[in-house]
Amino acid sequence: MSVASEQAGTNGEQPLPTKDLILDVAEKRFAEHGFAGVSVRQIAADAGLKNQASLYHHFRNKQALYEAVIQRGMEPIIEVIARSKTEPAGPVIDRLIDHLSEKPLLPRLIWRAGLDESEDLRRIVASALTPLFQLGFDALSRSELDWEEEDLPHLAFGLFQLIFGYFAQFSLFEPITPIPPRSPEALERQRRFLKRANARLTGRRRS
Amino acid sequence: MSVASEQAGTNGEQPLPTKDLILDVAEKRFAEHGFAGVSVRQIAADAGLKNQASLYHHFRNKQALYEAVIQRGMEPIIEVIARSKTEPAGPVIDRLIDHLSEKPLLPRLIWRAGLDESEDLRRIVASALTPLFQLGFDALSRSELDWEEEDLPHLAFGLFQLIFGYFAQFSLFEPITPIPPRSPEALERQRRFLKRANARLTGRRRS
Amino acid sequence: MSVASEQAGTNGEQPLPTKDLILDVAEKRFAEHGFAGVSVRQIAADAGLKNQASLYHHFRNKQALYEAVIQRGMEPIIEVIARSKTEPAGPVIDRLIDHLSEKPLLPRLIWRAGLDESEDLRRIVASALTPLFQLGFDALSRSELDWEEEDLPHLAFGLFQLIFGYFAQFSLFEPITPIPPRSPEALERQRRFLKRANARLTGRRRS
Amino acid sequence: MSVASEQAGTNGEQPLPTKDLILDVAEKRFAEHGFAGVSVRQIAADAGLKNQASLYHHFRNKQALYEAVIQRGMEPIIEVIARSKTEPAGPVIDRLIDHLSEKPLLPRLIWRAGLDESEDLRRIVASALTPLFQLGFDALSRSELDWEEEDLPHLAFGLFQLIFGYFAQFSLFEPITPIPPRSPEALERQRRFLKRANARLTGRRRS
DNA sequence: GATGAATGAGGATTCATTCAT
DNA sequence: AATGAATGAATCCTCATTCAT
Repeated sequence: MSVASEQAGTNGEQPLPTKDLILDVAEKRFAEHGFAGVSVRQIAADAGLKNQASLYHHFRNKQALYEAVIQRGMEPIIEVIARSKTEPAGPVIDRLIDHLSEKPLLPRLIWRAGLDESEDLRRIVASALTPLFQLGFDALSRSELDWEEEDLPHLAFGLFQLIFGYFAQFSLFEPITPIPPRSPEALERQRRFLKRANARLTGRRRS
Repeated sequence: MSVASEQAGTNGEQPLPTKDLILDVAEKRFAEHGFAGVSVRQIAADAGLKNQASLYHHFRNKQALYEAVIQRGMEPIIEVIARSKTEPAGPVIDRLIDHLSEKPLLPRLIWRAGLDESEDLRRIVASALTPLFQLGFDALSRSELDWEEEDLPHLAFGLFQLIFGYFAQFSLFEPITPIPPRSPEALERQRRFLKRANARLTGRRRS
Repeated sequence: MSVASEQAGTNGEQPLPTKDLILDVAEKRFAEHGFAGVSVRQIAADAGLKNQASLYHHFRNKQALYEAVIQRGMEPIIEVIARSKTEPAGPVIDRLIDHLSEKPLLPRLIWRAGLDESEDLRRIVASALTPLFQLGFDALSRSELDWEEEDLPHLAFGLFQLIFGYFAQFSLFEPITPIPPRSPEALERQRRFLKRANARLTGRRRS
Repeated sequence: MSVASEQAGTNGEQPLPTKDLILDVAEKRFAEHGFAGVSVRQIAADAGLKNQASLYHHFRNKQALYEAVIQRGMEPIIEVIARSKTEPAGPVIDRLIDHLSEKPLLPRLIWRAGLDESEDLRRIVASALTPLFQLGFDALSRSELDWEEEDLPHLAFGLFQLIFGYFAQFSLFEPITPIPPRSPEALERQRRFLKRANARLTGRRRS
């Protein structure tokens, strides 16, 4: 069943504008199968369009659609972080986890884009990620760490890997955990783990 | 230029058997562009085959080739870890980094496969990764950590993310580091970072 | 030369819709060479399409096209028989021969499909033929024959073989007849033969 | 399982020479799916050959194999008829039915070949069928029929259709008969039907 | 007699995209 | 804003056949 009809059923509100509908289903597909693994036909069908041509009314081409998906996905993340300029890491991580576990497609999208050799696509993600790293940097710099200056990028990138990696690749986690990695309980554990890991990695060591 | 001719030129040794040649170029392509992003035609051409049909003499189909690539790639990694059963983490990490920086395609292959929704592909990777996690588990269990039992899978998976993530996604790292992430110097920094991170994450805390 | 241009040339009427055009040329090809013996490319070219892809706009795949061809071909035959519910056999045979000699592709199509081991294809033909046999049955049952009840299916099938077989396999007939089996004269003889054969097979015997 | 191993298992006798083995499996495949519907690879595999190339040691090419299959298949039929030069039709029909129901692939092979557009293939069958028709002719001519001279080819061809058609296309017969068309019982009925039909078609009419 | 390897041609089908309506 | 039709290029894969071993 197409997402279009599905959505029409679930809520009585006016249906999403076609463009957003397309973005939604495209986000899902791209996150699952990557840019090359999804066909425009598939997306159009999922969006309830009877014809692929209709999609081109909203997006110049497949790549433009992909870019739009990523752009739209990155925004709230950046916002989450931006809102927590001066906060300590704990609550920020909490909020990030909240967001990522509600929008589980996003980390995979970013992960994939980071792997893509295509200059263009990578650039989009990179530019979207830069502010995120900047915020991380600032936070790390404010706290007096006993890491050397030159280690900070590695540390920031490592934290990024830890936080996003779980959500992006939980399928690899599945075989080694007793409980489903996306269950509320597992998420709670991961949340706790991340906080402790963060504390250990960024914390001041004993004098 | 095809890899075949390239290799024939560079070393005077007898050329690789066709099958290995195909595996080599396939590994490269799959790591770069993912399963869906590579065409059999492309791989065959890279391998110096005049025709795609020849490839099918060695591999039943594209997926079988992909599986073979991953299987072959995972083996040395598992070996690296297996050889260091009772060693402390430091040297193992060192050796892993050595291997990963020499075979930079591998982490990306694994990363990609972990993202794939395709049951089959993911299963392959998962089964290849399980022994790796097992080894990590054993190591973590031997050392008396002040993590709780239930945190151990998350910790093991986190370390995996930290170690492999850098190599898999260094392109995302590029915009935030002053030196190229694959330069020897950057690798040295990452090596040092990982050791310290490992020490902090798995080390005993002060009483 | 493509049928498309051919037709455009011969009559000034508006050209057939593409779909029907495809059906026409496919009917011809399938009848001549069988399902496996015809390529979609060939059919598309014959239909004047510049590309095979266009064909897939009208038919889901090769088999769907084949099914459509058979379905379309069976209809008039069934109609011919249906219209002659209560008539004696003679005129019906006449009309059948008229139709079959005007549409000589059809018997071969049916013949071929009856030979195919492919479950699907055979089912299509079988289901299309059933009403035809039913009509034959009814006719045979009405006349008081001195065949036993259990012989009737064999008799009906035999008549079917006699009538359709000539048109389907006249090429086998060629070496043993002095005149070309599709010449009007030969058709006339076959018509006469069939009527007499029918009379002898279904007729009441002398007391 | 390949026919090769199968046969090795069933009887302790020395296995068929490869060439005959190939002919056997080819006969089966060609009868089922026609010339175009069978691949050399398939036949080679069925014959237990590990490689298609081996087949070319025995037959110049696919068509030569097909011709050999048909030639080999026609021989015993012609023999059956030849042995009964002066006999009445009844026993001959019996013997034909016996042969055809033991070798059910043959009628289908012939039926298919009769449909083939390929000049070469059809010629083979036609030339193999000619003596059969000749025998039929002779028989018909000996008996004083009240058919006209010019009807005789049509009559002979009709009898051919009746006899072979049942075996070639029993799958079309399936939906309209209460018992499986290849069951001994159905064969018995068909045998009886054919004899009666033959009697009626070729018998002298009332004076 | 048999086989592993290779290959050019072609198999069906899907790709992203365009255009007229 | 949407759609039916069309299309060139590409997809994976199989075809029959050959050759050296």
